[in-house]
Amino acid sequence: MTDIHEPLPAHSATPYLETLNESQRSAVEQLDGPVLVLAGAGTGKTRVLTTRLAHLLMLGKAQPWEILCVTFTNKAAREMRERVAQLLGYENEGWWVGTFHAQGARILRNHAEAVGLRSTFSIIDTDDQIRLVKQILAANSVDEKNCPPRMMSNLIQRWKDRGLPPEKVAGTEGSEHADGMAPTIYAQYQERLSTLNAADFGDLLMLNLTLFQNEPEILAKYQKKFRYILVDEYQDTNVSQYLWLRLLAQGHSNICCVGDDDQAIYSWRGAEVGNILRFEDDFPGAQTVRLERNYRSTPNILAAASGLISHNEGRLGKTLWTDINEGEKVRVHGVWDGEEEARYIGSEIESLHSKGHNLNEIAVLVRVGFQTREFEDRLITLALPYRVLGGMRFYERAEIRDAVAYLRVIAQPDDDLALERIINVPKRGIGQATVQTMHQFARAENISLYTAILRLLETDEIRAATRKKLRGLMDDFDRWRGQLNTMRHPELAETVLDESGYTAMWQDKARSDKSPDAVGRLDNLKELIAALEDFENMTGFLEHVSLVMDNEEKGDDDKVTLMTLHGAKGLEFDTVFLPGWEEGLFPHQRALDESGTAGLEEERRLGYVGITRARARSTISFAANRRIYNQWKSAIPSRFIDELPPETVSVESASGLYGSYRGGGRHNSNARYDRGNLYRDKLPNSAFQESFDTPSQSFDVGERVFHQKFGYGEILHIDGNKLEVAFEKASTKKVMDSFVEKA
DNA sequence: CGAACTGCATTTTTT
DNA sequence: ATGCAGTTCG
Repeated sequence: MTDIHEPLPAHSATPYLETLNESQRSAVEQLDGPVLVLAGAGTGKTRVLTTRLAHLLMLGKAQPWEILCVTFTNKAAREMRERVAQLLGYENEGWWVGTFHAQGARILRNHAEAVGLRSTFSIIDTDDQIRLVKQILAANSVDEKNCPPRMMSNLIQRWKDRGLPPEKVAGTEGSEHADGMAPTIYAQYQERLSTLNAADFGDLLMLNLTLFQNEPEILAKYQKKFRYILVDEYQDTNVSQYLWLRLLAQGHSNICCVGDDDQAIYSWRGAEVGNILRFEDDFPGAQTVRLERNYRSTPNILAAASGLISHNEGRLGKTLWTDINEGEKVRVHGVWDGEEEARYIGSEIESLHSKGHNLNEIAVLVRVGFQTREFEDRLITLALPYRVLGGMRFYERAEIRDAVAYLRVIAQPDDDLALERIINVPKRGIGQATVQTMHQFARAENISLYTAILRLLETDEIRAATRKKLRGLMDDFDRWRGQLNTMRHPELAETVLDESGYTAMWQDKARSDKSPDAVGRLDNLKELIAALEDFENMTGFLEHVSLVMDNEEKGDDDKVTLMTLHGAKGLEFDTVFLPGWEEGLFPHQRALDESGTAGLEEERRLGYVGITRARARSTISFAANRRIYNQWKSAIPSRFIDELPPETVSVESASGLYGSYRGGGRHNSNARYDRGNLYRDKLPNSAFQESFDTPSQSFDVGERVFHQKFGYGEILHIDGNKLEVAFEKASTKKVMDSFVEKA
């Protein structure tokens, strides 16, 4: 027990409460019953959450293992642990602070049998999921053109996000895919996972729901156990996570959710803003605490962001304020094209740098990943160091995935997906045909691939040469598996990579020729071996790579940060540049096309997130012309620029650009979202004014149109701004009206 | 089995 | 344009 940490009397032991403001303090001290903390950007959300957790422990309201604290990212979980440890003055092992998925996995490992798994189940990632779905589609002779594996996998994931197992999806949205086979595919996918003793990310939560439903006494145990529940970023929860929390909270009803409806930017991956909007209905007797005092930004930045977000409907509503003194206005800067924009931002950064500003305190936040390229080019020219955040993560690299696959097959022989990944990597003469045979056999006998191979080796189904290679590989695996208990796991990993020829494969590529990245890949493998040292054993390590996919960057060198707006949530910088505020790019056309007003509002929240990242300076820019996929398009400024309160911004445009731009008031409704084409084909250097506020083209059924790519065709059907066109030289396709013109 | 070719898509990202 | 993936040929 924690006798040595016997809580001190509250009045003398809670100095951390003294430094909180009134609302923060009430959020921390309302320990019992459901509490929703609406925490605006920069209002000390994390501080409240960590202090509350420390406070619970300090008052002795609960033991560490009686508090469930969930976050979305490992980074947030780590930060939480560290900060609580700092407040308390000691670390806690074995408490329940972690991601939804990690907690789900933890519970599931204890009760795996109840949902058709063994406790050693492996956790597969998106890549494995897609490959599995692909196999199942093939087995059902579903045309991949008609139903891409990626899309089916996504659909399944969406169902899981909503807590829907296969038997409940009939008739729901999406079940008509694959000629109505989608629910069948999903069911088979789940069966297959069970056979493989594997779970995907969605299962980690959904199977918890199944578990709780089927075994009420297990649910009751956890309901009793978790006296207090704390949830971070509640606006990002999906239905499955919501249901999970609601079940667990039914025990003590002490659930505290922290979030900000204005920062909900993940609906596209299943998050339901509705969860936070409905909190008071879902948890009767809920108290709501608003954190509105902002400690981060200047009044102009706050007012600009607030003005923007006020155009959204269905908000819970908050009014951020600060007592920081007036600072600079938010700058809105118009330029001729993307290149000029990069030059402008580059020189601004250069000037700040020369005035002694730290590059770590400067960020360029873009809407889509490829936008960073222009800025990279420019910063290289200016010799300003930068880092691009949110690229490919360590674990996603092919060589890391391969290496991990070897380890997975050793620790978990029935992990078919891992085995399949590396069975012919490096090339060892086991081709597609052989794999096909093994698959068929495994499927027919309902056994794993590994077992199937062992059985096939006893027959002469596979031709002798291949059989020999295969035998060799299986013997290797047997041997390595034997060494699991005799050899330290980092050494074993090294042995495996060497003896399998995997290391040699990259060494060859490094030596021979055109694989300039081979050396880097070898380094990555070394890093992987080194990372193994941090874990007790192989199993622990494998759990880590499945769940904790960090992209840790040593932040000690002074660099400008380039990243997407999504990636910037939760971060802050002195100076923030927000380029590309043009209709079609931001708000992104696709968000508008696919989700209409809801999509527009989410884009607007993204803008809100972007502006509020800045402490002192925020600069929005837009270009009149932009090259997209090597085609010049003219653009008009984002409607979001018009929505910024004029008194909070200072507009500076290159001479004559957008001469009619008045900084606000041009339009003020959401009605423009479906206007269609926002980037118009155009030659470089042609006058851009002509496309300014050009009314959208209207088409009629039967009309002849021209499309850049498909040529001439006739309109068959019109659905909003989506046209169904029978092309003369291509098949009938659905296209956006913005991509065709009257012929 | 591997190399060349062709066609196609190209928002956002965590676990 | 470009890159990637899937397919087809040698």
